[in-house]
Amino acid sequence: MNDKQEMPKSYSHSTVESRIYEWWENSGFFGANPNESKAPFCIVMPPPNITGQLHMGHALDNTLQDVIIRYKRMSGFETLWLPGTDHASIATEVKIVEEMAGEGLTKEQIGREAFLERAWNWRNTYGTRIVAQLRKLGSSCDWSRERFTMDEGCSKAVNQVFVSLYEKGLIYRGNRIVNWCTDCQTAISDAEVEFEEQESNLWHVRYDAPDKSYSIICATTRPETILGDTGIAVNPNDDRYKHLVGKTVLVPVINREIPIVADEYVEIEFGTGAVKITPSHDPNDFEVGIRTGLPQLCVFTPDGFVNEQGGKYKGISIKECRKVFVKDLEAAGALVKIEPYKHNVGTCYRCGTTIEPLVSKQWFIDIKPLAKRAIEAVESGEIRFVPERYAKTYFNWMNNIRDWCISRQLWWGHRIPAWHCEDCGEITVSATTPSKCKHCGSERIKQDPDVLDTWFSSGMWPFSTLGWPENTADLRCFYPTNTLVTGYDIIFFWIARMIMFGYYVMGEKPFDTVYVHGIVRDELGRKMSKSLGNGIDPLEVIEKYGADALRFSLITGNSAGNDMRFYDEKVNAASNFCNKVYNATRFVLMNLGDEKIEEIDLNKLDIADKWILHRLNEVIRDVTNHLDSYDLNLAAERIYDFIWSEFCDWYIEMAKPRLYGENAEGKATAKSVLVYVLDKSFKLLHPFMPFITEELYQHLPNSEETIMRSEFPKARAEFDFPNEANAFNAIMDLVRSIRNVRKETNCPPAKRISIDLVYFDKKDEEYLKQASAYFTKLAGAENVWLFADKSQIPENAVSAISSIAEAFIPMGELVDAEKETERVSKELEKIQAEINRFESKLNNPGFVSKAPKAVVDEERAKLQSAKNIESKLLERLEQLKKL
RNA sequence: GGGAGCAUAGCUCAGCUGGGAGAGCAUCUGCCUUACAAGCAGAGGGUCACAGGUUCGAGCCCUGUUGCUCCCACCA
Repeated sequence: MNDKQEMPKSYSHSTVESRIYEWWENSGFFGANPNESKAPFCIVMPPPNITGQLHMGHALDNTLQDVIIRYKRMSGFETLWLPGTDHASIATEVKIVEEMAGEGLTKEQIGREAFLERAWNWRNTYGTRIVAQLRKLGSSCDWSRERFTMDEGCSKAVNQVFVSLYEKGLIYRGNRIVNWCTDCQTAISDAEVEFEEQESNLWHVRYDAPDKSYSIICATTRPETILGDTGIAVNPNDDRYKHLVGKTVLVPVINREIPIVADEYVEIEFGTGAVKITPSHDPNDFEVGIRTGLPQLCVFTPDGFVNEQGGKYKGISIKECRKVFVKDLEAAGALVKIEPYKHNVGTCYRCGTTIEPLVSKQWFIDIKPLAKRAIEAVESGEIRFVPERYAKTYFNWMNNIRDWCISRQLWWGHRIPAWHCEDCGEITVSATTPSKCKHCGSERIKQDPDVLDTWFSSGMWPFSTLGWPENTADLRCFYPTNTLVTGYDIIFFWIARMIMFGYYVMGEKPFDTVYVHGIVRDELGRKMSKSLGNGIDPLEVIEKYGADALRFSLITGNSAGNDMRFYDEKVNAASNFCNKVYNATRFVLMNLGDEKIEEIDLNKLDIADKWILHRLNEVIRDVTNHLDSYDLNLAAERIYDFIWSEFCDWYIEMAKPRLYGENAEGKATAKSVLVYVLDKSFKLLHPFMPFITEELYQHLPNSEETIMRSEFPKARAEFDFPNEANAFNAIMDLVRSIRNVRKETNCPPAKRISIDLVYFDKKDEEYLKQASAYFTKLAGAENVWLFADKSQIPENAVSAISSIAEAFIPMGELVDAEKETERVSKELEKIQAEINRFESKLNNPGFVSKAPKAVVDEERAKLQSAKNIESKLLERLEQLKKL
C-alpha cells in the first residue's frame, strides 16, 4: 500500500485485522507497567467460562471494555485490562459428565483423580480457544497477565479467605434445607434457582381422624411429598380449626398418625386454610417444623428416587411416584378434587432439572455482616452503577440477602479446605494441608469432599488476579480497579459478591463504577439460545464484515443497560462506514504528492478550513464528554456523523478546487488541514474501530509508531472560529437551497450554471469571496459572481436564498415566471409561518421576562434572520410580477 | 405480592441537567460528478401510548390510566 496509486477501491478487513493484532501483541502495546508517574486505570475482564465459545454477549461485553480501556490508554493513564477465564465449576462438570456419558462412562467409574485430569485437559483445550477468539475482536488486554480462577494464586486466595471467614465465625456448616438438583446431584444457592411457570394441578386431599370423627382437607401441588408429611398446620386464629389443634390425623394411604399444629405462617384465606407439612422437602415447611417441633422425615434420595422411608414406593422416581401415589389416593377415597393450577417451579440454572428442596449438611456463609458494608458503599456513591437504576436492583437483593450455601457436591472446583477427624469428629480448617487434627492430634483426617460454589472464587477476581494475598506491585498500583463491565444478569451472582469480598478482604472497594449492559437478542427480540438455534456466531460476523464493523454495530443505536437486537444490516452499515473512512483516506493520500506536509498556518486558512477545524474542536469536546459519562453510543455516533456528513460530504469536496488548482499555497493549506483532521478523526474513532484506524493512520505522514498509544485529541482554542462557522452554516444553507432550486426547476444535474451572489451584509463579502470557488463543486457552477446589490442581476433568473446571501441563476428563456412565482410563494409561506412562531413566542411577556436571556436573544436573532429572508422573497415576487 | 423498564417515522432505536423532534434501515425522485454506486444529491413520513398537572415553555418533570417486557419473592 506504499504505492498510493495502488490502493484498491474498497477496504478489505480480512487482510488487515489479524496482521495488525499480531503486531500489537508482539510489540507489547497491551502491556501494563505499574508506575507512579501516570494515574492507573484498570479493568478486570469478567472471566468467560471455559465451557463456552465466544458468543454475542462476550462480544458486546468485551467491546465495551476495549473501547473504555483504549480511550483511557490514549488519555494518559497507565492502563491495565486484565484477562482470564473461569473454571465454572458446575457448568464445566455438567459438560464433562455429558461427554463421558457419550463414551459410556460415569464419574464414579473413573474416580475423582481421573475425572480431574480430564477436567484439566478440558480447560487446556477450551480455555485457550476462547481467549483466541477474544483476540479476534481486537481486545487490547494484557495477555501476559492472563489468569484462571483455579490457578495457584487464585486458589491460594480462595483458601485464605475461606479460613478467615471460618475463623471469624462467618462460615459455618449446618443441616439445612437447600435447593437440590437431582441431575447435577449437588446443592445450589438460591441465586442459582430459576423459576418457571408450569401448568400443574392442585390436589385436594382429605386427612381423616384415626376414628373418622373428623377430617381436614389440604391442597398440595406436590402430592408425592405426602409420604414425608409429619404434620398439618392451621392458623392459630382460624375458628374453623381451633378445636382440632393438638389432635391427630392419619396420612392417607400410608396411615401414619401425624399431629395438627398451629402456626402463623398459614394463611386463613388461601385454599382450605390447612397446610400439610413436609419439613424435609419444602423450605417453608422446614421453618414451620422447627417452630412447632415437627420431626423431619426425608423420603427422597439425592438422585431423585423414593428412599426406604417411602415404604412400598421405595425405588421409584419422584416423578413416577406422583402418578402412582395420586392413583392410590383416589383408590383410598382421599382425593377430594383436582384443580388445574399454574405455579412456579424452581429449576436448576445449569441443567433445567426441577429442584427438589431437601435437608442436607452444607457449608454456608453468614452473609449479612458482609452485605452491610457493601450496601453502604453503593448508598454513599463510593461505587456507582451506570445506568443508576441498577443500584436499586442491587439494593433490593442485598437488603433481603440470605445465607449463602457455598458447598457443592462436585469434583471440579476449589476443594473446601476443611478436614474431618475420623477420631474426634472435629473439623480442622486450614489454608494449607494439615498433617493432623488440631483438636485431638489424630492423623486420621480426611478432607471434605465438596468443592466451593464457582462464584466464591470469582468474587475475589479483582484482587486475586492482581496478586493477593501477595503484596504485589500490580496490587498496589491497580487496586481498587476502576470500571467493571458486565450484563445485568449477573449483578447478584458476581457484582454483589465482589463488592462484599472486596471490602471484607481488602478493606476497600473492588472498583468504582459498574457499567451494566443488556443482552444481545436476535432480530425478533428473542434471547439467543442453543435450543432455539437462533444464536449468531460473532466469529462468522467478523469473518464477513470485520471486527471493526461488528464492534461499531454493538456500540451504536442503543444505550447502556438496555437489551439490543442484532441485525446483520446494521453490521453491514458499519462496514460501509469503514469503506467510507478508507476511501476518504485514499483520496487524501492520492493527493498528497511528495512535498512535506506543513503544520497548519492560521494565517492561511480560508473559511472552509476554519469551519472544519471549528467543527473538529466541537466533536472532540463532545466525544470526550460522552466517553467520560459512559455514553459510548453517543460518542460513536458523533464521530460517525462528523466524518461522514461533515468531513466527507463537505470538506473533502471543498478541498478539491484547491487540490486540483494551481495555487501552491492553497494546495498546501488544504493538504495540511485534510491530514490534520484525518489524523484526529482516526484517533477519535480508534477506541471503537481499532483495526482500520491503525491501518490507515500508519499511512499518514508523520504518524507515530502506533495509534493505540498516541494521544487522544484535545480541542485547541486557536481552532475555535465561531464567526466563520456561523457564516459557513449560512453558506451551506445557500448551497442546499441552490441544489433544491436546480431540482425543482428540472435543471439537468450535469449542466453547469452561472451563479450571481448578492450578499446582504458587507461583513460577509470576504467569506463569500472565499467560498465562491466551492460553488463549482457543490452546486454545479461554472462561474460565480459576487454583487453588493441586485441592480445588475438579469431579470430572467431563478433565485435561492439563505440568511447570508441570495443566489441568482440566470436561465434565459428557460425561466418560467409563473412556476417561479409559485415556488417563491411557497418559500414565503414557509418563512412566514416561522415568523409567526417566533413572534408569538416573543410577544409572550412571560417568555421574555422569565426565559434565560440567551434563549430570548437567540429567538430574536432567528426572527430577524427570518424577516430578512421574508423581505428578500417579497422583493423577488414584485420583480417576478414585472416579467 | 414487591420492584424496575419500555411505549418516539413503515422497522430497529437514539434523544445529556425542560428551550423549535433525530439516526440507521426501508420507501420515492434524480445522478456511474476523476475517494467511495458499499456512493452522491434531494423528497416524503411522527397529536413523541392516553388523560390531567407544574412551567413563559414538556418527548424530557409530577400524578393517574392502558399495553408490553424483565427482575425479585414463592400461598400450600
